[in-house]
Amino acid sequence: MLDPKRLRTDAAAIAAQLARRGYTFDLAAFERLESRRKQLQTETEALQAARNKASKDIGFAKAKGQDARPLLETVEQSKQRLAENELALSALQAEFDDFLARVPNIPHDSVPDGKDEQDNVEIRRVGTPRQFDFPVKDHADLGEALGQMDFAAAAKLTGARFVVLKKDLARLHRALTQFMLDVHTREHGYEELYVPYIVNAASLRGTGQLPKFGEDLFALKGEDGQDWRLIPTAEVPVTNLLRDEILDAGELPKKWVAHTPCFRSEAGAAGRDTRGMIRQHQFEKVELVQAVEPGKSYEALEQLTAHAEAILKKLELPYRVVALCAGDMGANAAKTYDIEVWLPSQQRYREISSCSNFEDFQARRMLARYRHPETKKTELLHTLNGSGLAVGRTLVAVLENYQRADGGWDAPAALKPYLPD
RNA sequence: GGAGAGAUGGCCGAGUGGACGAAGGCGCUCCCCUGCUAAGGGAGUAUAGGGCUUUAAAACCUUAUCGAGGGUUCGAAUCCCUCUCUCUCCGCCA
Repeated sequence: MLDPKRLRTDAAAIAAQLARRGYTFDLAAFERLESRRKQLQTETEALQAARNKASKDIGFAKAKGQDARPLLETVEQSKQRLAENELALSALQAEFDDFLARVPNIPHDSVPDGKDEQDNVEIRRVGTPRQFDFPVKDHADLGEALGQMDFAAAAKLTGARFVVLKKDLARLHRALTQFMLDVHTREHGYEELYVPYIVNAASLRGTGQLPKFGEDLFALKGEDGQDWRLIPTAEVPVTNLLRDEILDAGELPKKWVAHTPCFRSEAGAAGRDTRGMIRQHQFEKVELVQAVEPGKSYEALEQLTAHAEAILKKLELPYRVVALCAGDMGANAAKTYDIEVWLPSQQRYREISSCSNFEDFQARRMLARYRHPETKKTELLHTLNGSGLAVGRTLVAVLENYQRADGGWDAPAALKPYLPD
């Protein structure tokens, strides 16, 4: 959520910045809402103040044994109008909140211009794709030939976009998870968390999956009126730990890592990546989340991205880092780096991590604050997150990049301790 | 699943219709005193909005918030209803 105060004083400039992501800020609608809000709120609060004053006076009068009847009558008269005002105001506020909740974040100045994927800017390339002296197979062919990756079985159990892994591939999946968690906790200073995989609507609003992206989520058929969803990413339960909290400056930066499954309905992705494990309804991810002081979030974004990259470096998988252009970024992000791993079967780099700085956009919505040590005032935190990494896609990358002519695969050296013979 | 108790500020805890954003204590901050990390004295100490002013803030005025939502009332932390969560006992269980 953007700062309503800034929006009021600087709407035109903000609209211009939002235009960079192809978003048209409805200035007229905003100003109409805002002027009605101001008028209605001022009026309502004046009525409330008058009522509160009168009620106190009634109390005084009664305590002194005076006749409170005249006061009662005057209060009675404005009662109806106050009730109408309050009703109108809360309706307007709801409208205003909904409007505001749909406005995306302002792209940082360093974010490249552009309207889609084509305009993203490659920042660096690490590692060299291996030259194969035999025809490469993709991970699905390799896995199925080994009898350890079974899409048909998963389709029987559930449906499309699920997988059953067996034997060494199931173990590789587990080993990758363990490896990632160990690196981030031991070498990068993250605190490991175990969190719920089901969250309520308030949490989804906090991180911005609602109201806009509800169709991507799996909803649970709960009891009466309960609105529970499966998490699409650990970002939701982890970042929401900060909701309605005021941290001490000494607790910062907060650095959390959590391994969770992620559930996405992939609405609108029909026909895309239907083959293999690239795009599933259920996948696992090791997620990095940070909460930092406002002045330090861009430094933190570089670090967090480097932490995710470290996994690929250790696994010796070729990758590149891409700065998303304004038009390709998610609505909550002020700046995003995608990390893309080389997939020999596709002869291209594919996203394996997405690292974003949300600045105070999420923090404002969820009231995630810290106390400034000098001013003693509360200030909004900056939040960041990134995959470190998507486990399923990492497995795909290992399988494809380390494949042998005989259809088997070699384990990356860094993984050997996790895959004893 | 059954029975009962409860939810108040950073923490403990008082408050069953009016001067309560909330006693008291602890903690914390600042000041004073004190010749030595102890003790004492004083002051301050919730959050989020809005108005006004402003470069911005502070100050000032004001609204809302005592688990959440609704209701009764001129007035609700206090009364009523619904929900959520916590605790105790019983049952069941990975």
